[in-house]
Amino acid sequence: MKEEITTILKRNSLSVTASREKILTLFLGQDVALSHSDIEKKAGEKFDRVTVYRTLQTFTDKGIIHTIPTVDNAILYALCKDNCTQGHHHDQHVHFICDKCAQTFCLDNVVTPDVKLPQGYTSQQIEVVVKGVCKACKK
Amino acid sequence: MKEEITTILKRNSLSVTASREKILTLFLGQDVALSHSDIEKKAGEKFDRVTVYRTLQTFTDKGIIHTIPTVDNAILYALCKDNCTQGHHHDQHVHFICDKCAQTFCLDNVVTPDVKLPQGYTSQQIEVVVKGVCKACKK
DNA sequence: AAATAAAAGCAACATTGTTGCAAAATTTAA
DNA sequence: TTAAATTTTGCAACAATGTTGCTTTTATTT
Repeated sequence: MKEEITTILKRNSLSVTASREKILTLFLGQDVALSHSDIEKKAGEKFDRVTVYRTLQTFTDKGIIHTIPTVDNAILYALCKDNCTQGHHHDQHVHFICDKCAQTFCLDNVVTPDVKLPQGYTSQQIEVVVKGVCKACKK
Repeated sequence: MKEEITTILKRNSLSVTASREKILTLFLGQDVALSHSDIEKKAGEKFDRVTVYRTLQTFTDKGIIHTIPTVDNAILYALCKDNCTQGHHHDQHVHFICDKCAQTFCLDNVVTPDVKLPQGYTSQQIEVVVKGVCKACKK
């Protein structure tokens, strides 16, 4: 994993630092979207709050992670599995929030549906967030 | 309009107060979604910040307005045009964010599309936010 | 190994959101 | 219509979240 992380950072012309390694590890270790405070709790004891903010910003700018909007005003972050490039995300997948476990997942295999807009509107990007019960909680 | 506002408040068993009237007026006066800070700027000189928070919360609880998630961590609020009831929103429309004028609209006539989820996932609610260029800005 | 460049940490601050409580306004009931 | 009851407001204090400038530390380049 250590190598994978180095590769990702190098590919994006980022220097390899302890905080970046740690935060990337968190994302690679599971498939749930994380909030800033999640990350701060899991990595923040070793790193300054500001560093976490700046790292997440950098990763987002580079297209390593993407943000997911939520109704409760907490941005979530998740790995970009598609090959996003700097300044140009093209994640076209649906996000899923489980009402039971409160976790958010990227459904990488579910492509965002097309939406027919009224005359005069042009669509650039479509964000779909589905709420419900996830696979693990349904059982 | 004053009567309309009173009707809305009474129907939801809310007392008719100056701040509620003012904030409802803002929503009824146009069709763009508003952020907390928009509202604070437009109504906040007369009312305390806390009152604005509490009023928006009350309106949301009662189903008078609904929230729209955004990627930049600012909840937007917009009137429920469907007949939402307390504790049970059923807005099924698409939201549209214009990249040029940065305004957010409810496309009341565009129903959220169905999304086919993987085995094991149950859908409860689908939120669709489309980004692009709006009617007014396209010209 | 030294010079250069980049990132981290710190402090201070700005914004945003929350809570308890007393004062004021609204509604209810006499 | 007025008094009592209820609800809402405003204030203060606080907590959480996010931002900026600058110095020190760390990583990269030569």
